[in-house]
Amino acid sequence: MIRTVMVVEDDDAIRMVLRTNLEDEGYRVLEATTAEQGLLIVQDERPDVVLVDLRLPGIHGLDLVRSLRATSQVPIIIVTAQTDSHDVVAGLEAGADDYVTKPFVAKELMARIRTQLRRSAQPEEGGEDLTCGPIELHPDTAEVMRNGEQVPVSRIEFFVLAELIGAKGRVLSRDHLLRKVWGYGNAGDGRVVDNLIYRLRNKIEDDPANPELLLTVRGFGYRMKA
Amino acid sequence: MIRTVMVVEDDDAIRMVLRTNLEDEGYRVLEATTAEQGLLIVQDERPDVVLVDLRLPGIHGLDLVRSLRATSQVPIIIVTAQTDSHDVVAGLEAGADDYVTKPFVAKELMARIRTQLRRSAQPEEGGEDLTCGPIELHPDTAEVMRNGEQVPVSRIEFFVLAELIGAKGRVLSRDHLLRKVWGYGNAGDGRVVDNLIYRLRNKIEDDPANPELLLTVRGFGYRMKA
DNA sequence: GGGTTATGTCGCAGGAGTGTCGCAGGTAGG
DNA sequence: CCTACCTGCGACACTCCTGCGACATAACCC
Repeated sequence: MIRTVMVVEDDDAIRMVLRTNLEDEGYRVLEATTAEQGLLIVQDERPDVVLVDLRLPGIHGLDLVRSLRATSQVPIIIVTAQTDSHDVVAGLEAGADDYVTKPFVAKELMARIRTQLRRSAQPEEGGEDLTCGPIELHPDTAEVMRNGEQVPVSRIEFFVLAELIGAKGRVLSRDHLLRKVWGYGNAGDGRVVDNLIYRLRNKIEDDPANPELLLTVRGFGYRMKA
Repeated sequence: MIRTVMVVEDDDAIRMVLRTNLEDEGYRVLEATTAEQGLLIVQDERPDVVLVDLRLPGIHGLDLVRSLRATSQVPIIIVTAQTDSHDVVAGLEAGADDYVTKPFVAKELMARIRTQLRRSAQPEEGGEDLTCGPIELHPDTAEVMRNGEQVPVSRIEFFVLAELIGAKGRVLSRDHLLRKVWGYGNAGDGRVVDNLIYRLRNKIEDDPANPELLLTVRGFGYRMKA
């Protein structure tokens, strides 16, 4: 079943990134740049999830949340700049179900959307098996195990690893990872990925200089051992 | 995967802007200034999307749309001045998939292109069998196998091989390979291709001096054994 | 056979792609 | 306020790729 996600966000760049990521995940995407427009479209289209930016021109996102909640059970996720964090509490009280702060990790947002969808509907095909050789990922606890022992990894490291393992051995380009995990269009600097891979290897490989799990495919990107 | 966008537009300035934007997005770009030229190139190169200006010298863009649609499923996006807006309806009826009006916002156009690509991306040519005798290509992992053993090939070598095997035994000219793989217009010298073929043969042939898989067709180019 | 063109062969030098590591600003948590 | 960690960035080293040129060889034409 195709799920629909509504994005209410006035920043073109961010909306674009969200759209791309959401469509990559197989969602239908609706967009609005103002609260008024958003409200209309929600009533008209009945999306399965709504993402709301708090900083909107005109009516504040907070009021949009209230209006939505007054008429609908649709799950609402607030997307907000850190500086608005004091509004988040108000947002949740107004009826939002979750929130993420900008700059957000795209993968994480996708996960939260899935969570909301799961809660509001019948069981999706859920937690796939994120395992690769001695490495084991637990999405619920954000923990990485290696031969049964816990390996401390950071947030971004976790999502990169999840993306790679989820790809089941396929090569993922730096650009792909940037968009999927960091949420960049393609901006900035590709070496960020290399660096992160280097750090990941130091944590999960026996001999990081001769990786056996997290492999380089020169000219293409990285992939996990099949 | 590198996608190819064809631009049929006679205005040099606009074409330049489009090319720059498209290349920034990672697309390979083909250009034509007339409908006739466009039709030929489309048939030869099989781009993934075609942008068509309605106001073309000679044959009208509308006719180009019809001709294209008659022979191909390629997504067509009409790029048109506002004053042509009455033609847009005709364009869509003629088989175009979308349109943007000049002056357009480059970002929007890019988004529309992505949408079209996504929609046409279903047949997933990655699934197609890239095999030729003992040689086997795995697009997922960017690996080449020979009799089940992995052969290390570079990025360009991989794409050339993929192009040749995809051609299923048909001859491909040096020029064709240059444009398809290297992305050159037609520039410079074909010996680059010869060199690459030589190197490929050393990797995949039993006796590189007497090739049995990657054959020379003197005066035309190269082809794989059927 | 001789001349001419097309292709094969191979080494080289510059450059692109990647690994490695330290630094500094930022963030979270105490 | 302090500390530890995360994270992006830049610098350097190193490997491998790749375009090029030069010559050798093979195919073609007369």
